[in-house]
Amino acid sequence: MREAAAADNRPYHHGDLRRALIDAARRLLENEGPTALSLRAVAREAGVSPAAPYHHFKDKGELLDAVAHEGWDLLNELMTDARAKQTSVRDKLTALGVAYVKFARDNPALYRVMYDCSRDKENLPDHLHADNDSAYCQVRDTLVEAGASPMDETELELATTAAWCAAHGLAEMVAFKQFDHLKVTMGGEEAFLRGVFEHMGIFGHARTD
Amino acid sequence: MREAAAADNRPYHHGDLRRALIDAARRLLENEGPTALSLRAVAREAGVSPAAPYHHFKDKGELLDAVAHEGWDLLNELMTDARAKQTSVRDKLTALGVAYVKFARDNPALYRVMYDCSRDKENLPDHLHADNDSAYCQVRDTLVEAGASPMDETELELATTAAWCAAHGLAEMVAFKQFDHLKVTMGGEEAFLRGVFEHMGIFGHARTD
DNA sequence: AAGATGATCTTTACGGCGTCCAGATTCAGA
DNA sequence: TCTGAATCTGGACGCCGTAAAGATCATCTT
Repeated sequence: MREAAAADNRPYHHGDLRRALIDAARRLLENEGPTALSLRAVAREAGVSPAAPYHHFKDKGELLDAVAHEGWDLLNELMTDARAKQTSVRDKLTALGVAYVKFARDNPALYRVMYDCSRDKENLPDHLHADNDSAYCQVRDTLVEAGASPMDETELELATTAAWCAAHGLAEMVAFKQFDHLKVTMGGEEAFLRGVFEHMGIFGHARTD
Repeated sequence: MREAAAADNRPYHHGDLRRALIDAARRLLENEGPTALSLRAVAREAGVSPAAPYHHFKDKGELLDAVAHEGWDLLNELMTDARAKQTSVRDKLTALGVAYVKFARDNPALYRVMYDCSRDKENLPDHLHADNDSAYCQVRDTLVEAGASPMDETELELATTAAWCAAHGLAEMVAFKQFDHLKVTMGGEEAFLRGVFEHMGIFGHARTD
């Protein structure tokens, strides 16, 4: 009875404002774009005063951190699913890459927040390397699975980094530019993405040749 | 005598405010970071009123466009030099990639402005494809030079896109995260960059195998 | 040479932003 | 039931981007 929040008459305090604020932020991000994502607008969307969020987040950045975290969680799920649907290692790698890029294409503003949040910090968020089902770890583990040549730790990290960078570069381009002509010429987005990844020789090639 | 602007007594109007504003913006970007880059701060830095810039730029975005354009020019020069220093095609490609990433590392805020400016627009700036010495065209032409297999137009564009994305992804990571441990383990930044590019199989491999 | 014209710059103002602070409201535990 | 802590509101401050109106100055016309 505490979630869904009754909704007819405004409750005593709010119920779960923290949750409501994150949702409001994601809604604004989707519908109005990143420039519309002000702390005041989020409060407005959630139906509270402009200062209310400060009882749940230290500042605007901390709200965005929370939004970004949910973005990573969503991405991890999508990549887990994509990987699970494939049997061969090569297909797994391709599927991971394609899923990553498609996530960025479908959620460009969210994708940007995910990286902007860690921009000021010294590194990407910890959970990327800590959680077993994180996007990073999935790529790394699949590369281990591929393991044509027995990689040492450094080589593995290097390969994962390379794959990550390649996917990130393509994701940014696809999310914010159109390669419509190329997509059309190549017979659809899927073919285009696979084509680029093949040239990159890392998703779907995995240095097995 | 019109540049350097006399400097002792403030001139009648200003001399060349447009130039001064762009320089002030780049100075702020370097010294104070991207968050400090407000139109008012730029005007302050240039010693004029907050509304003065509006006689030279339609809005803040147009100033940033000008800053971004100079960023692309600088990048083009660096890549031209890097390419000219090499003889073999393979070395040229590697040098192009390394120069690109190092530019982003040395000018992270500027690099970001270059992409942010075109983020709202439908495509990357026109001069990237129009100017012969643009970064894009240099990569493309070097790939043509490599031309082991005779590429058709689509294949060439795909290969250039792949290389571009790969470099961009690595550039963003290097510009805003540290791979210090990897750099150290691999014996320096240069080796690290080459290592990643080799895994990407596009700069320095060029599908010649 | 004198005056008009238009470009450039300043002043002032408006609304929106992130954030802080003082008070009001409500919850939870003694 | 009383008290203290958590939550929310209203108002304020200084910043931002931008617009409009007035001042200043270069240049062009006559």
